[in-house]
Amino acid sequence: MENINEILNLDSEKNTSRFNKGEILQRAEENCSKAFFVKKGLLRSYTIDDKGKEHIFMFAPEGWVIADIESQEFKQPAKLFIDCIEDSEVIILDRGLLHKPDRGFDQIKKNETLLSRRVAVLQRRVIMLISASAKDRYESFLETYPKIPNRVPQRMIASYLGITPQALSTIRGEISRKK
Amino acid sequence: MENINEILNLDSEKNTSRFNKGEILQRAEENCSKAFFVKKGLLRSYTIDDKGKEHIFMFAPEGWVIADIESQEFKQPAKLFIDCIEDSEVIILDRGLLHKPDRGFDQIKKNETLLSRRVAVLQRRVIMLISASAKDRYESFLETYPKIPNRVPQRMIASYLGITPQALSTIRGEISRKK
DNA sequence: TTGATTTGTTAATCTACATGAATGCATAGG
DNA sequence: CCTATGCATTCATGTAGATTAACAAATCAA
Repeated sequence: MENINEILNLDSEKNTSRFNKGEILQRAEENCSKAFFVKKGLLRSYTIDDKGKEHIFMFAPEGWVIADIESQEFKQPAKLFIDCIEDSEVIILDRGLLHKPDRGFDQIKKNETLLSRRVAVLQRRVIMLISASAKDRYESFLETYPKIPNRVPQRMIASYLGITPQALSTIRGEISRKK
Repeated sequence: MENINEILNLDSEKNTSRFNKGEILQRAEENCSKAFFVKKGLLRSYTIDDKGKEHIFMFAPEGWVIADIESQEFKQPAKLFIDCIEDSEVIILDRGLLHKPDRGFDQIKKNETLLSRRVAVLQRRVIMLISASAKDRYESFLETYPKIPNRVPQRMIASYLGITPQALSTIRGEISRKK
């Protein structure tokens, strides 16, 4: 999505916020969870389990929207943290903004498409998680998001795949040895 | 969702089809993948991997819509099979029907809500898959869908959780022994 | 620059879950 | 009715990936 105005009426310049690498835009347990449109940079969302381990739910590069949809939909306190992997420019979309009554027909339709696509991506991810080995999931990740690996550390990719950094390192070793 | 007319204009009675337990409504590799609204009964969607093993993506009881959204969105041949776990009454929604231009404002909005909720559910599932043990995933499944276990065989729940029937049987043994 | 912290890699060990096989039960079909 | 097929359970064994630890390279802070 090149232009945020396709789904929202707003002054893009005026609403843009800047954040530095490492800054946290949303913490778990916060209520009133927001959505973030990424104009520039790279964000991620993740949970932290009881053992203090991070699990990355998604990466959001330029043009993506990132949010804790579960907590929004079920009106629960957020379960996801959201922070910056790179210095980023972001439009903060609060609930009011997202469901403004003056949204046009086309904007709602555009949002419908966006949501469908998100469902499609998640469907694929779930199927990979229940049916494929760590190695297959990694290779599929590289195909689907070829630009992400250059921008994020291995350990985050491992976290996204649901394995440890060590396991990913071993897998990468095997792959490169084979070629 | 009690009433399909909330998202679609159509004569519900006229469009209802009946299927028996075990009947397959959609096969992988078919293109022109459809969506199915379940009026009565229980459907499931699943993939079959290279080793011939089934992996259940979702169950759809009364009031749910089930489809291969990935293949619809990316216009690829279906990856999911859809069949009946019980005798069922179903409204078949083809692509034309779902995106009819005469959909009203409210209907699109309703569909938007439906999609958001689906994203929320999938978000939760992904997080469980990358961060929780099989036992935790099973217990979370029981809480989230307390009525499903009475209607489907254990092996299908195992498949949904991404584990083998044997592993699920062991987990169930442990749980009941503890109480 | 220097020391300190983070990152990726490798290796040894451990464990959750898979695989394969045997058994008892239920259900379905002839 | 009997037999066949599918389902759940249990057990023995195998394995993918977790854990722990050690080390080198890169990055960061002072």
